[in-house]
Amino acid sequence: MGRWQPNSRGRLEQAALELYVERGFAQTTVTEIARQAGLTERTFFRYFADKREVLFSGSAELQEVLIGAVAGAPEQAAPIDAVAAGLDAMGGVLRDLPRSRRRQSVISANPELQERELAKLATLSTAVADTLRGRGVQEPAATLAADAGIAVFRVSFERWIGGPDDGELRRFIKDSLAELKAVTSAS
Amino acid sequence: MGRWQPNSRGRLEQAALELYVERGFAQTTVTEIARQAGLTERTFFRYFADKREVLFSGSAELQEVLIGAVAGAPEQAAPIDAVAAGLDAMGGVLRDLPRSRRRQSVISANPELQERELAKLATLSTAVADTLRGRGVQEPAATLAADAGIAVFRVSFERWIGGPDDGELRRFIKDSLAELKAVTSAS
DNA sequence: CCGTTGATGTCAGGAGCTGACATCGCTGGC
DNA sequence: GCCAGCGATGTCAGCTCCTGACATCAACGG
Repeated sequence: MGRWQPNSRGRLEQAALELYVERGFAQTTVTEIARQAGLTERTFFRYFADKREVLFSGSAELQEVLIGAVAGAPEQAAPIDAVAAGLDAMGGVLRDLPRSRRRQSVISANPELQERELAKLATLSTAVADTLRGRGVQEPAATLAADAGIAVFRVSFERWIGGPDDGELRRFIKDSLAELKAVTSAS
Repeated sequence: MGRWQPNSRGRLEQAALELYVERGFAQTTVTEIARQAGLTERTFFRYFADKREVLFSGSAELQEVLIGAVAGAPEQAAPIDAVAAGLDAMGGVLRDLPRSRRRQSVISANPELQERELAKLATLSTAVADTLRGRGVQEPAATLAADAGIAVFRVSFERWIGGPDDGELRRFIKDSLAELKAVTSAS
């Protein structure tokens, strides 16, 4: 056994989510989170850039899955279809509906956290646009297709969270994508 | 003459923009801004919720113009065309290219400000979606059309900022919207 | 066996932000 | 004209977020 308990980062994440759910984001201090994880405030800030970031550690992995699928789409696939492949892959990763619901309830209750979530989604969008350009898609088509794709994800995620307990995110994504195409092709 | 100089809010906004441009957002303290405006830090926080908000006071007005035009679009217009009308109206309001460039240079240099900007754009998107629903558009079409519209605005604004000194935002919006339709109707 | 490394702790301090209360010209009723 | 209340601002204390500098000490490698 080492000098310290293992997995400090994970303990901090769990402690933070528990306390945020229990008493709210604003009413929880970083000192309390660290204390609950058996660490100090200073160590918290060595793992996370700020008090919000602790809720978004999974976004890096999600991004890898997303752009991996976009990059791996058939070479002749249209931009929007490559994006669709990426979204579908994300839908395959996000399977823990109860956890997503708890996390989202915390975020929905706090504007600062909503800002950070928007920033994360924007990062995803930028990464997708970069990947599309790597496939030869020109601007501004790459950015527009990426942004539209992220919009589809947001809508789908929300419907998944608010849907039945046995709902599958991938299905909502499929439906919303069809809606997007219908909407933008109008007129 | 009153007990105090008039237009405290405006003086704070101007002082903040000047200092942010001059020495950067992070290197400017609220106390310095207030001092430059002939006020105290406490008064700054009476006018603005936080240090970032002082750069976004115009967004409320912009939102009114946007949703006013969306609501005023011909009754039989498709959702995406109502959104297009709103974007065009915004393009008519944003005419001061040099000022937009200075402001945007500050925002681009600071992640915290980019987060706030994303939040403001998200607010616009939500307002547009609400207005579309008021026109009888169902979900998720309303949200998707609104999000796609905001994506078009972002792309257009960026191209306007980076374009020639005599560029007109409205023209970039027109072009980007056409691109969006082309991209999403593919496959 | 010892020097280095790396995760953590300790401490001091600046800056953002808030609540409570004070100040004092201005305004309206009398 | 006088006075009471209002409202914009100031003053002050204090919490929390976040950072830099330095200390600690088990584990690891030579």
